[in-house]
Amino acid sequence: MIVRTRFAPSPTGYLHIGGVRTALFCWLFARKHGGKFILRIDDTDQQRNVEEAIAPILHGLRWLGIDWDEGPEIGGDHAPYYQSQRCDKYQAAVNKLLSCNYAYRDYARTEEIQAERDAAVKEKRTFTYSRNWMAETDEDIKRFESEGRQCVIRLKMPREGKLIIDDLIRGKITFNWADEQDHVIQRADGSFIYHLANVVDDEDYKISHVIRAEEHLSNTPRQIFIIQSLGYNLPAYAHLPFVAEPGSKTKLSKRKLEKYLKNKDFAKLVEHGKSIANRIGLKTTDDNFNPVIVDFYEQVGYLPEAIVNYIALVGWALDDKSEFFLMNDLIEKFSLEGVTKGAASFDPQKLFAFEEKHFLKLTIDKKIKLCTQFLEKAKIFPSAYDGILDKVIEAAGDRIKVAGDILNFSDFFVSDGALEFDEAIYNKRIINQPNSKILLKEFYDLLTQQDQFDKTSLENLMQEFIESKLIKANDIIHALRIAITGKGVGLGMFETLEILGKERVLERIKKFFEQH
RNA sequence: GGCCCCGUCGUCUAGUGGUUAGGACACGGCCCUUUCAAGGCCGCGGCACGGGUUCGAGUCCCGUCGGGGUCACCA
Repeated sequence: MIVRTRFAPSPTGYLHIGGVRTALFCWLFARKHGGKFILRIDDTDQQRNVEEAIAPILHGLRWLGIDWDEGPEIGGDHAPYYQSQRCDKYQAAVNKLLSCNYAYRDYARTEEIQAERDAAVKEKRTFTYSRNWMAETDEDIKRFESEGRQCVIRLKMPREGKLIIDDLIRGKITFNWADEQDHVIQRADGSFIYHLANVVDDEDYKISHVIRAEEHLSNTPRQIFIIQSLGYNLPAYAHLPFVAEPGSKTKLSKRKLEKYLKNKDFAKLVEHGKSIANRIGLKTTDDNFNPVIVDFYEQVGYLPEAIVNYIALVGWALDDKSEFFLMNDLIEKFSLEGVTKGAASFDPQKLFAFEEKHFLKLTIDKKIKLCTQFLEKAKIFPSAYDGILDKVIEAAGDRIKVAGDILNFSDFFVSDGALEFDEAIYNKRIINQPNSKILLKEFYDLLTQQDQFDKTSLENLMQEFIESKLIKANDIIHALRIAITGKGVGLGMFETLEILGKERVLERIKKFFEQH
């Protein structure tokens, strides 16, 4: 069998983290089995600009390295890949269903159906439509229409027997046909409902494995009914557990940002992102800046491979020890057997840990490239300070976990009189340490005479200084750090001095004394 | 409420009848230390509950409880 999987987002304007997880699993399964991965746009009820709304979705998938063999922008043998352009096929399917008596015209008014539904709820039983307004003959149609009624097309579902779905992840699942409803497949305005379109497309595209989130499990029976009625091939099903909220089992949702912000770890992720966003002049609204949306990560400089690695592990595991995976490892190792059944909650801390690991593995050239992009977005141009960016990155080591973190070290790339000083730390280390300025001045004098400006020589110089003054390194280093970086935290002191170089260090200390 | 799914440390998970229940993230402590990171070492912490089956159950069966999904002329 040729494996063909598909991911079918609706044009919402953003790529949900749970959505990519589904896309990734579909993609991995196809790649692993040498099959095809198809992207289809579920825009049966198009009320907005579809192209505009799918752009972020396509972009996000590409950013993560999830490419499609057929679909929007690239076409394919089964084009078009937009449901809105396939109505003739859906109409043909509906006609066939109607002619075989697997579907019927229904003239019930919304209130009439609702009344029956309410009654069922009240009696605590499964709702079953009376079919009182089902039109089976031309006379029925004439009669209902003379009453000013409009019709929808409903499935004529079986009312007895069982359906057993063999799910690749969950095993056998039994449904009673009697619990199913006569679902609408074509609306009064002639447009088609997802379930019908979905089944027709899957058949047309020759989808072999329907891999989708668990929320679709309960509407699988009606889809199978359509498949069987139309004589289509039954695809294999695999219902994935969904990605849940941090610390909960409820489905993760874009709209609950405010709630998630109460989670300390989630809030931290957002805060960290915002600090980067602010420095690159990115406006952060809840709509565009939300860790539930994949775009968030690209904006602040996360690595796509880290995101992929993390989400692959939300609901899938290879064994009891492997956790670090690159895309190619995943293709090789992925299997539906490794997919777990229970909902897996989104863990911001673990995601961040993967980012850290992946960033650390990057070559210096790659880091330079990524960090440069963020400096430039912040209107900082490292090229003005020739050759120090690589030294800063090297010295920063694990301190840079996300490309945007380079902005924590932007003080290396501003002119020597333009440092911003952290007031709190200034008060703590300078104002409250009266001796610090005197010591700093003395050390400054020593530096002016220091020719060897490498970190080892400087460390020796410092050592001699503190021994001669009978002080501790603490007594001078903090003041020195503030004078030359404006901050209380940063790289190793002597590395900082070496990278800045004698001229800039002296200039900065001089300016510091002038300004303070 | 009906139907369906799920239930191992806080979180992600390994586990397919015999394990001192393993790992990762997080957390706590110690070491290192000029700040912040990182690193090293140690530690905390779990089979939802109750019945069976079995010599033996996290693992199989039943029930209970808990969580979730779904019940649209949304996808």
